[in-house]
Amino acid sequence: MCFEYASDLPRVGTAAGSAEGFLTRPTLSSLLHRRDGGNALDTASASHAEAVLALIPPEPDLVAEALSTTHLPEQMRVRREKLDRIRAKGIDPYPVGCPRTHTLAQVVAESGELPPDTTTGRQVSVVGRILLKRNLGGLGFATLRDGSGDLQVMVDEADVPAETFDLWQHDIDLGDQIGVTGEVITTRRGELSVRVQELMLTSKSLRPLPDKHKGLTDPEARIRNRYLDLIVRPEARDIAYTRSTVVRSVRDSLQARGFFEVETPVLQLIHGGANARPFETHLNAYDLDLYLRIATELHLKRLLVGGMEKVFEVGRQFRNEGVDFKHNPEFTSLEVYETYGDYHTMRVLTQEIIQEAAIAVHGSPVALHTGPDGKVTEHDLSGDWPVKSICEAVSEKLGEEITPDTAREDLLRHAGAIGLEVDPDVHWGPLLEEIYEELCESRTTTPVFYTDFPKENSPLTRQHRDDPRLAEKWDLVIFAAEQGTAYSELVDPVDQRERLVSQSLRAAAGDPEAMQVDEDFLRALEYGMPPTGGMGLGIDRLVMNLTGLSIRDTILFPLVRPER
RNA sequence: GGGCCUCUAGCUCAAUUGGCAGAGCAGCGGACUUUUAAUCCGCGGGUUGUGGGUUCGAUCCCCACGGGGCCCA
Repeated sequence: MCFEYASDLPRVGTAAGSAEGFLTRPTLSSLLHRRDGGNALDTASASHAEAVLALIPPEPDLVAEALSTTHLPEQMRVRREKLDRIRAKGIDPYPVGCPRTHTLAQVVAESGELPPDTTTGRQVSVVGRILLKRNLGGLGFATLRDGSGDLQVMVDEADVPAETFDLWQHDIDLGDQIGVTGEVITTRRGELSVRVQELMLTSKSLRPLPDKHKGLTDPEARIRNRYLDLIVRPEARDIAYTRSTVVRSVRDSLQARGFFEVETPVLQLIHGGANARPFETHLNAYDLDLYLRIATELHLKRLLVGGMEKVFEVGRQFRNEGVDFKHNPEFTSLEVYETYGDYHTMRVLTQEIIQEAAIAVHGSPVALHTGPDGKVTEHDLSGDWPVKSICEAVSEKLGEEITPDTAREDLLRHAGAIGLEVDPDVHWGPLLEEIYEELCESRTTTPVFYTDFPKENSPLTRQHRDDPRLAEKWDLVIFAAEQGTAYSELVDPVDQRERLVSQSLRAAAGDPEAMQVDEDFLRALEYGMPPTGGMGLGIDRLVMNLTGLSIRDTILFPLVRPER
């Protein structure tokens, strides 16, 4: 229960008690008939009660207040008045439907190139929103937009009943949804148009559209009013469709290779599958605290134990961490598992999935990237992408050989030399990863697979077949950011238990990102999980990397702080 | 978390040194039968993000808070 001031507390309490049915409001008659041992004062008389009642202001009609237009900006008041006027004429401003034979793009496509002043004799019924309106006496033009594109309609006073023309001139505004039936023609200037014979208002807009040339420029306004952004900025729709294309392509790529899409729980008892801070929630029915998932990994692995050999999930993950232009608290990931695969097979698969998504979006395997100067550049994604172990990659950048045998103290010296401020007690593995992030990840543009990370930081990864200090893991880096990661999965249940317990000790010591011991998951592993390759890939980041857009553009409704 | 910038009409933006808060689009009324951001004439529209302070006077200067953006960590 929320209340603004402590002084509100009695009122809040009374209201709550009343709402819950604990308090009943005394009625007038119950008050009048309350005789306390005949000691009622004169003021209990009916006439006095009436006089008192008359002083109490009537309860405001909340519904009427909500519908009142007096507080609205002028342009909204005008439109509400038009709405009343339209209804008074017997026209329903929100009819149940409207005939439609063509989308606007279909009309354009079917018409082809026509010379000016053509009459085609083709009748169409189209619908759309009015974006621009130009009236010239008895002749009016409007630019209509539907989901497929734009088309001009022309209303000639001579072609329509007087009431229709009056409606068109005075009651139909920019932003209104209309439907028209008429002949496809071209104007004297050669513009393809529908010459209106019948006109129908299909949904009255009660708010004005943004500036018809500039639309919304404020990035915040675009996000908070995404529907407006979508109406006035075709590019905003293109982005939404592009994202859809990427997701469909990813699914198609996997399904074509025999993978099955599955869905696993978002609400989880145990926090695991990745190192990230989770959201916490509560199930009332069992009085149970739950987490929103941060990864799908542990449930998908249960499916592998169960014998489902090639599975993937595209789904929303939730991480209770920073929010900025690269991070949204909820994001979409892909996780893929293939039994008897390993991190090499996952690497080939990942490269193909991304190349196919790029082709689906751009027609060729390229990625777009927006530089700090705002310039968009195209980058080739074709062929096999470089594969480098992180020791090799770091060695190259340092000009000095680094191997798993390199002493921690030497790494510390290198870290200092490149200006990294690190905890002097940091372990070898995390230290190497920090140097790698600084020197390699942040300087990578076109895709590189960095492989063979220190084992320490990868509690769900099989140790390297050639070196027990390393893990069979790669990170795919594109434009200085991690696009995906994959492992030869750890299937040894005893080793896995050891690593999860040590994770849980970190959690107990206060690390909010460390995993908990998932007994049910370990039990599944103890039945024997086949050797498996697994991969995770950020869908939002993939859309960003292919299009050069920010995360706030690629997610339709990124989280924004509430306004006040 | 730190620094810088920003918030003015429905939208996009102005406002000189602190001196009557303006324009374009949108809106309303009018003219106009081939426009393309139509054009022309006229009219209305403001809690300058919120709260304080300085001042005769604050959109402007100062402080705090809130939203957003950019850079850094």
